[in-house]
This record gives sequence, structure tokens and C-alpha cells, in this order.
Amino acid sequence: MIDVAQRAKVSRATAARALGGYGLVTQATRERVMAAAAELNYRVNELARSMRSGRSLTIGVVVADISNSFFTSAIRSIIETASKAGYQILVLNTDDDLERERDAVRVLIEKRVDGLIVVPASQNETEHLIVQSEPEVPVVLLDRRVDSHEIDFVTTDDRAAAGAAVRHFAAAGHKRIGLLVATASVEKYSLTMPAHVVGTVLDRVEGARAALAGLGFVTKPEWSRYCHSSVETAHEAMAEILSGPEPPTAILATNEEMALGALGAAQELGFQVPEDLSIIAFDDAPWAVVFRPPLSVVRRPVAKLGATAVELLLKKIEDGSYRDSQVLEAELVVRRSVAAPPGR
Amino acid sequence: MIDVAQRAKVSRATAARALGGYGLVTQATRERVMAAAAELNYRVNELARSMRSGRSLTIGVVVADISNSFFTSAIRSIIETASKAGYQILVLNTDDDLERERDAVRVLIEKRVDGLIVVPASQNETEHLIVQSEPEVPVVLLDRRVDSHEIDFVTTDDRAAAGAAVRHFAAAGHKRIGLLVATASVEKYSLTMPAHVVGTVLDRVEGARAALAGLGFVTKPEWSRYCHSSVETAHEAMAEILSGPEPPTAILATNEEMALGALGAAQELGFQVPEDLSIIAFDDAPWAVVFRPPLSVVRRPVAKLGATAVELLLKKIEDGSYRDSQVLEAELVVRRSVAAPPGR
DNA sequence: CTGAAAGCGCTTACAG
DNA sequence: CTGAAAGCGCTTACAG
Repeated sequence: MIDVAQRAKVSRATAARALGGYGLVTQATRERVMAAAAELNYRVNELARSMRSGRSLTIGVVVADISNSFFTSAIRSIIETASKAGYQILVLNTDDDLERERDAVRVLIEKRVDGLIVVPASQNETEHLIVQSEPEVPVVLLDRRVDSHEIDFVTTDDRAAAGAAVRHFAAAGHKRIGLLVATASVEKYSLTMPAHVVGTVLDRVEGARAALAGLGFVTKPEWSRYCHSSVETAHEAMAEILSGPEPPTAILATNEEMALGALGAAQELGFQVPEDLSIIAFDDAPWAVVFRPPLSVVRRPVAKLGATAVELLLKKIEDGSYRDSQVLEAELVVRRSVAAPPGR
Repeated sequence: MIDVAQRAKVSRATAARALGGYGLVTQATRERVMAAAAELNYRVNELARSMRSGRSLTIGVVVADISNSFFTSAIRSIIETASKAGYQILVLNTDDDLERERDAVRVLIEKRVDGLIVVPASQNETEHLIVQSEPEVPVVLLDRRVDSHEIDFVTTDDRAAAGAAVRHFAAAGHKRIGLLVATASVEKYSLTMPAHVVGTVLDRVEGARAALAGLGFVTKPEWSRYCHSSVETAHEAMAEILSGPEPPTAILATNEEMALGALGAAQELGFQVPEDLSIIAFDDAPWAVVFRPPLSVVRRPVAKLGATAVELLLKKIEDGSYRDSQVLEAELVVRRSVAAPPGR
């Protein structure tokens, strides 16, 4: 910048004003500075600008599982929305590991992001998300609630959606309905719900259970599994479910990995979908509509989820005391993976 | 930091040395400083550190299509590899738009990233990728070559892979083989190859054509389309191909979107895969193996691609004159979406 | 081993 | 409208 100022025969302050587009500069001076900057191929140093201004125009995103197409779509939407407001996105992945989440938050704070969007790994381990630094860094949770009331979130109404899925199964005649539940809280898979599942998982399970109870259905634990979120593990868990003496006739898969694992296991064991097994999956992955049969899914408004999180965060950045949380509606998309149970 | 120094009763320089872990400090002093920092909840300001040290420990990633699961997997691998070396990742998405790519590069340079990984939108418009700033910012291209010999790249041997796919079709008895080619250079879809396609696209087309020529097959333009990279457009293009008087019996889809569009159109028009139509797709998307029939695909080593790009970039960051480019092998994974053509 | 001082590249009152 | 000077929070020779 010193070189630019010299070449334009003005002070550094004037050059800064012309280049930064703030303060008062005459048209002629501005043009001279701009010309000099162009000749010298000058690039502003945003690091210095951020340090001085106290704003980095960067938002940190800490995501639990960047492989999941749901989160990828959310990130895409976050990038779009933020960039319209002049913000850049720093993405870190945690693989649902709490330690990595703490590290990620620390690193982003040190990089002086103006705000954080986090998909938290844990429902109750959240102290690191209440960022005490000076100035305070606002945080918005994406897709998952936590116990703490101090942190705002944007989620979907998964409880209602899970209930709707169960009632859709019931309407087709199913009584034996199982769940394949993705959760980071378990190594492989288990019959019982782990102690500390995140809010979204809990919502889906409780929504389904409430609906089952409302229908007066009995459910057996062996129809369901709580499962580490990978296709391979889901495949194994589903194979075990289907190998039981009286397997469920309908399965609700709580994410894309669970759905792929369930479908893989069903094929392997010769279960036809939907003739032998009906299935509904959370999230309308790009392949779901092309699948045979086209998958019935719970479609969550992922683009809106990401955009809403950014908008909320920007408001909090402007006004440190702004508080808001939102729960968006999810929608059951009926396609052809649900039919009457076998033998009816 | 001034507060920390005061509390520990040392100078700022000593506090900095203790906190930054460089220079000489006695054990006792270090402990006093660390204790003071902990009490005050001190966080180093990486912006200031970066400005002073001239290194931001951040790598910028400019990706053409963040919706595509291939690039998402690459980003995941980039994040993993970079974070092991202490680098963070700033991701920008261009949707294959050259203007947005230029903007993205400028923004990242201004943020003083230490290096750039770019999936370029254009093969010949590349001046903005030769970053003249001081100090020079090294650039590695991911997945796509460009004409300029000044820029290093990490790609896969798509020419060979496309050839292998065609020969696999031929071995099953196919003679009418079409291509569904994803390219950003066209609005919807067209019969002829647009002027400025990126290297990867060209490689796939030429690899397929060379193999077809080697087999002595005639090909008709109406068996193929060059298509904007979206499922919807691919669906339309494929529907048009299949509605022709003598449609191809085998289709090579050059990415995930093309594959999904092709499969959707085939279903809609009542073509059974593989009985009526054989298909091979580029990239082993997570759903490909679960699809019915399981899709035969060209599997590119995506994790290795991302990791190699980061490793190469880090070498270039260390040594500004380091030059290297790599072409990784792709692999044809035979599953069950290729059968003999109908009527044989 | 520790401290005083300069400087990274900007922005921002303040004075003129 | 423009300029001289201070300062953002660090690191880095240099001196002791």
C-alpha cells in the first residue's frame, strides 16, 4: 500500500480510503490511486484489515459428518447465503468426535471468525460452545438441539416426521415396525439406546415410539438397532434384524447411511422392497427418487435450514443480545417403497 | 496478551515466547505464563500471528461443484490431510462459473491463504490461477488439467478408464454405444461438443472415441449428449437419446448427475437396466453398489486424489520452485449394470 | 534467559 | 478533502 500511495502521490491514509471505499476522497484522487493499485497489482491484506477492524468477515462451520449428503447440501446453502452477505466459510469436520469438536471451535476462535455454525456431537457436553472470548462469538447450532438453553439452534421437526412415517407404515397394514437409528454414541451397533444421543436422534426415536404407542402397537427391541453412522455398520445391523425369527416388516432408517445399509442387507438376504420389507428413510438423497423402487422419504428443508442458520447468525453478529431458534417443518414424501406387509 | 504478561509479571515478549512455544523460557516462567493465560481465558489471535509471521496456515479450496459427491469426498480428504499438517481449509464453490472462480481466487489471496487447490471451470481461461502476488501463492489443480504448463495438477487417467468402459461394453456385445457427458460449457444439452470443455471431460470423450475407433465401430452423434451437470438436464437429454429411432444399447455416464439422470429417464421410458440398456458411470457414488442392479462404475481414487493434492501443495509452500503433477489410476468396477444388448 | 523496541499492513480519530 | 500519527496483537532481531 505504501508503494501504491507513493505512485499515486498521496498519503497512505488517502490511499487506504480510496482502496477501502470509505471516508472522503475526490474522484480524481480515487482514480489516481486505483490506477496505481492496478499497475502494481495491489491486493489488500484482509488479515491486516480484519485485525484493525475487529471483523474477519468469516464464519466457521463445524460439521459432524461431511460425508453425509444432507450436511453437504447444508454447507452448500450456508456458503451461498453467507457469500451474498460478504462472508467466507471455514469448514471443519469432526466425525462426531467431541474432542475434535472442541479443537475445531478453539481453532476457529483463534482465527477470529465472526460467528460459528455447529452441528454438535453431544447433547450435554456443550460448555465449549458457549464462547466466553472477548468479544463474544455468537454460535448457532445446525440440525441438532442441545440441553443448554443458552445456545440458539435451527432444526427440523423430526419428532412429527418420525410419527408421520410410522403412521404411514401402519396405514399400509404394518404392525411390526423397526428403527435403524444412526448415532455417534456407539462403536458398532446395539439393541438399546446409548446414554447420550443427540437431540435429533432422540426426537426421531421418541416421535416413532409415541406414534407406535398411540396406535397401540407392541414393539420388540430386536426389531431395531442403534448404529454407528456408516453404510457398512448399518448393513450388518440390518442383516441381524432381518435374520431374527420374526423380523419387522417395515423399517424407518434415520439417515442416508442407514438407508443404504438397510437396502444392501435386504438385497443380500433376498428381501424384496417393498414386497417383503417396506422402508422409509430420512433425507431425500439425490439417488432416492431414481432408486427402484423409488424411496419414500422424510424430506427436510435442507437449503432453508442452512440459509436460516446463516441469517440468524448474522443477526446475532450485528446484535450480540439477539436470541432466536427455529424449528422447520419436515415433509413425508410418499413414493413406492412402502406396500402392504407380506402375507396380507 | 498484555494482561497475561502483567499477571505473570513478565514482559510481553516473554509471554509471547511461552505461549507460542518458541524461543527460550525457563520452565518456571512458562508455567507462570500458562497459568495466567488460563485464568484470563486467553486465546491467541491467529490473525495477528499470521500477519506477523507471513503464514496463515490456511489453504483455500475452490471447487466447481460442491453438490457432487465426488468433490465432497475429495474435500473431506483434503480437510483430513491438511489438518494433520496443521492447516485449515477455506472452501468456496463456483458452480463452474468462471467469474465466480476469479472472485474466489481473489478473495482467498486477500485472506492470505498459503496455497490454493482449485477445480478449474475452464481449460484455457487460467491467467487468474497464476498468482503473481508477493509472496507467490502456490496453486494445485484438482481433478482437471488446463492448457497452461505453468500450473501443477493431480488428476486421474480418465482417458484409459473411458476406453476400458467402452471395451467392456463391446465385450458384452454392444455396438451402439453413447455418451452422456457432463460439462459446464453448455446451458442445457447439445449434440455437439462445446468449444471449451475442461480437460477431464475431453479425456473421457477422447478415451471413449479412441476405443470405439479401435474397435472399428461407427458412432452416431444422436447417441450422445453434452449436458449441463444436473440430474434434471441429464434426464431430459437421456430421454431424447432413448426416444430416437435406433437408440444406443449402452451408455457411459461421465458423472454422478449424468448417471442419475440416465437411470431416471430409462425408468420413465420403460427401459430395463441392464436388459434393455447397459450403463457404466463415472465415480463410485455411495448408492451405486446398493442400486438395482448394482452399477458398474469407474472408480477413481478420490481420497488419494485429495490427499495427494494437499501433499503436493505443502511441498510447494515449503519450496516455491517445487514442480510436480500426478495422474492416478482409475479402476473399472464391474457389477451388474452391463449385459448383452437386447435381441441377442 | 528476559526485556525494550520495531514492525507486519491496515484503519481510525484528529488536525488542518 | 488530505495527512501525520497511533494502534490492532502479535513476532522478531537485538541488547543485556
